Amino acid sequence: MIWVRISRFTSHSNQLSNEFLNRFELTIAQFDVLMQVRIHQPLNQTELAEKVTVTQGGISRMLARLEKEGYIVRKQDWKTKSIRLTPKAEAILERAFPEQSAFQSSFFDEVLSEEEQKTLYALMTRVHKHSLRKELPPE
Amino acid sequence: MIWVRISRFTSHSNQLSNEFLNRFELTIAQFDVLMQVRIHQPLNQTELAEKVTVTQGGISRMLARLEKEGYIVRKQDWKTKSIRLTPKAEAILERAFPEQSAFQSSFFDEVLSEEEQKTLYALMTRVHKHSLRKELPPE
DNA sequence: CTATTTCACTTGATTAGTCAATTGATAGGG
DNA sequence: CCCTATCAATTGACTAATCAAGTGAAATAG
Repeated sequence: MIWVRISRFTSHSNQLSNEFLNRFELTIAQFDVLMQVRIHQPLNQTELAEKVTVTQGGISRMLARLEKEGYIVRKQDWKTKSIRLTPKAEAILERAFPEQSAFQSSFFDEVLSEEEQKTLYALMTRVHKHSLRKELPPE
Repeated sequence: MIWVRISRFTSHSNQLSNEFLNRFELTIAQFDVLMQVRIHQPLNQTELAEKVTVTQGGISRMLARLEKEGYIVRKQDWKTKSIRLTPKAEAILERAFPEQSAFQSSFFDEVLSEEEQKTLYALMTRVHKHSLRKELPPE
């Protein structure tokens, strides 16, 4: 019951974020990846995949698209590929980041008090961390 | 910050649910659709699309797959198509539903008290309902 | 009674992801 | 010096979704 609520909310708010990011010609998945690169660059694909919770294969395809669009460059660096933003992506993120941040927070601060937001964050953190340790039940 | 937590949790728990439902040869998306059909059958595609928060096109493809696998039947019924479960799907859901329910709840009740779960549900409900009314900010 | 609108559904092109098999390069062991 | 294990990344086959254009049937207007 909680689970369904959370997942319907996530799917709906992803749709809204996609619509919103449209004005920067980005999708939410691309924005997410670019932000992680911005924070941690230079980094390799394996590290990035972990940060955005996607498989190696998934990140490989995503980066191929982002490279084709000129948002990132991949340089074979010893045995891994090191990823960096292009100036084009830096410029877009500089405008998009504060706006997308504000949009995301508005989902919560338009309807919950500061106190309630803290509670929600704390509860979700516990649930999330627990899920990372979780094993599948036996057959 | 809250938003990222929630969406990372959703993506991780979806992955676990997919792994879990593997034993019934279902994905989480298929399970979700089949459950909505089970609860509301017979219904048409537009109604179903709304219930699972997917577009018309999305539900059309999903049902095509489910029909090919023999889980549902679509009967042209006047101008709409009415959807029903096959006995095969009924049988699978009878086993899968309680197990998947328990698995989903375990994400929360292994780590939160009854009281905390109520709080989380109430907060998420408010946030979700608010998001449904939400408009995009002006450009 | 045809002509247009409307509604339900489908489909082509694209994004985003999974898994599993494969490629490519480096590091060591024999 | 070659052979193999290992690690990073890619790729083929697939599921799942979106948007926008297209189809087909029924409803309504002229």
